[in-house]
Amino acid sequence: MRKLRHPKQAEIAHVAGVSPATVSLVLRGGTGASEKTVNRVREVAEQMGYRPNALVQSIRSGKTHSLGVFVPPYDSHWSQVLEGIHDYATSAHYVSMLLLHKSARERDDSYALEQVQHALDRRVDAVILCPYFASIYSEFLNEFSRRDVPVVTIGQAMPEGIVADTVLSDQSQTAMYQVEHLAKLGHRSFALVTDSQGVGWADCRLAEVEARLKCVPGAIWKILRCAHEEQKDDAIMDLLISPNAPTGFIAGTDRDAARIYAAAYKTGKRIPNDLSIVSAGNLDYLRIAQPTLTTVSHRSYEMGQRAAELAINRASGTLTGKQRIETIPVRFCEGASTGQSPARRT
Amino acid sequence: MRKLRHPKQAEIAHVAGVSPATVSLVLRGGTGASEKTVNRVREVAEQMGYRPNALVQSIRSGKTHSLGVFVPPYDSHWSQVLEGIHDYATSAHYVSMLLLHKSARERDDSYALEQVQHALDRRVDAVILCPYFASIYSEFLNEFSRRDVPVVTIGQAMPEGIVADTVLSDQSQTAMYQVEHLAKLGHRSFALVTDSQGVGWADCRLAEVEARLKCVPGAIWKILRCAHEEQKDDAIMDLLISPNAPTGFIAGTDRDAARIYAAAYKTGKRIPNDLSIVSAGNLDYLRIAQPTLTTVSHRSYEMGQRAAELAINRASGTLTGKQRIETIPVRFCEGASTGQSPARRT
DNA sequence: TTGAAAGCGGTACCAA
DNA sequence: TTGGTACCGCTTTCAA
Repeated sequence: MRKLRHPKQAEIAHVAGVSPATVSLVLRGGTGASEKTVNRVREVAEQMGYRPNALVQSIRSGKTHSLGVFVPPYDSHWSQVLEGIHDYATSAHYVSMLLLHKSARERDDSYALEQVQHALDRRVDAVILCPYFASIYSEFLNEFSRRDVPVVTIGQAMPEGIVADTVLSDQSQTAMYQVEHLAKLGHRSFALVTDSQGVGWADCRLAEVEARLKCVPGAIWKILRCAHEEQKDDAIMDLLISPNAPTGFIAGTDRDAARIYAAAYKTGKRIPNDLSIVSAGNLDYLRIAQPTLTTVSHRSYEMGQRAAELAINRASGTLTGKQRIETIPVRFCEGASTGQSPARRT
Repeated sequence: MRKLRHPKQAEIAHVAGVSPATVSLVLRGGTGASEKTVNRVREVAEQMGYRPNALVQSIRSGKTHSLGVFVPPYDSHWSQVLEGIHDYATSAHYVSMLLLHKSARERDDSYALEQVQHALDRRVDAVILCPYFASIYSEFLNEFSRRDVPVVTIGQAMPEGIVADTVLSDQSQTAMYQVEHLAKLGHRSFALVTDSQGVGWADCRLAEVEARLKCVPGAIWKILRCAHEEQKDDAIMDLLISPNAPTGFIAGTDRDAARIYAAAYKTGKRIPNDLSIVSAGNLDYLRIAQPTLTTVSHRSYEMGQRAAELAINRASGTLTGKQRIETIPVRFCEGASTGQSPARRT
């Protein structure tokens, strides 16, 4: 009676003594069948453990109700983005989600292309891309637009040719929080630790931070941006032990903040007595850092949700017209890593 | 010429002036077509941007080459497991992967059932489950076995009825490293901070740790396991400030270690001068904790890889027979959170 | 070497 | 109220 891995409608029809067409009708909740037939079919289907075959539905409808998600497994920020995407997708009932993420490795074109083709071959209704993927592999993105597969990017507005909706964290607001907080505490000598050039959001934020700093009377600052991560640690150390070391550290990411913590620990500098750190991000690092980190938090989960919403609305045709760029506000989280400027205290 | 979202073989056949059957033959790399035809078809397919429809292939072959992965988005451990699964799956070329993960929320049966049905409806070839899902929702797992969908669990051996391959971290080895390291440093008074009862691996590890402690002459220990996470913080505090506080803290997870760090910071106790902490896990917390955490690391990535391998081998029939339980060795990572017992130093 | 036709698991329209 | 049948996009005999 239940030898079949996945019972099919034909089997149910056979057992219930009706035609396949009727089974299809009933199982789809269609109207027109006699109550008796409905009950009979439902019952048989139930006990045979029938489950609709989404593949077949998709092949006919042309909709797979799935999203191709290109997101790195890096850190808690992306985990939360992923969670937001997944939760929205699930709730929209409109999709389940297909995950194709790229490891945080070195660039690998053939691997990336393979991932893109996986998404294409499985006919995802839309794709969501992280900044890294969107910028490094932008050449592959034509494959999507060429087939009218909607593209949504997170944290990276796309250049010229490529049409994609985008969800961004508010960099301007982030810079505002960072600079104002430190300025209010009396800091005037700053260090900006950020990512290497060419990363969209990093460039954008740096510009915003500098713009804000220019409005702080007497402010001076140094920029620390290294191509290689290892160099960063040394650069931070050097800065910390230099005479007239900056007291206000503005980190591009919590990851950078962690570097500064480590350097401070090594050089015996105290946070926030000798230096203050304000960061930006949303890593669960926060939970263990001592003193707790003052940071400007992305709303990662919300960004994921919003991205999924855009993707699904594009896919379903609910949303049409020119590309959208949505900015998600950030949240200031005061910790204990920031304090009065030593200069002011004296 | 390329108005079609996803060109189909029939279109190619039309453009190339051959029959659909021939196109299918050529595109599948089949033999028997004239070189001229092959070139012609390939060329047309290429420039029309043809991509095979995996849905159709799957519906016919009965294989979707996809894995249903039920993993929480929690922390870096699971991120790495996910990465391992994904990388192996990709390399096996045999699958792409479908992600259905459960949020770290409260139990929600209807949500879980929905996820299970998603996996079923999309006909995943096998599923991989995290301990939480496997134990809390074990009732749904029949749905998989009933349909001969192979199940692989990570970190949680399944009870009686349910047949599933399992990948485990070596709890015995973990306990050994933890206890021996502290014992060697002279500690005799321990605190075991662990998860609430009923979690498979936690129970197992606790038992192993106690067994080891019994072999340490003069060792005494207290067990801290609270139903609610919040209570844990208080319990740790109480313990820390009590007279004759333990000096050797054994944390069940890095998360617990973080609690101990925080409590130590608050009470002014110094690590490792006043107390030593050895943990188990693999969270990237490690990177920022000061002093660096001594921990026993899971090989999360490898566990994910192995799980995917088991799942795929079961799905493809490469692996048959009774369930496997694989134990992955752990790695001892010495940090600066452990030092000589104060008792010994005096 | 190429093509016609049946079929995979369903859906949907139309006739019975 | 039901059942027949063509069709979704592609594969796979089996003939031509």
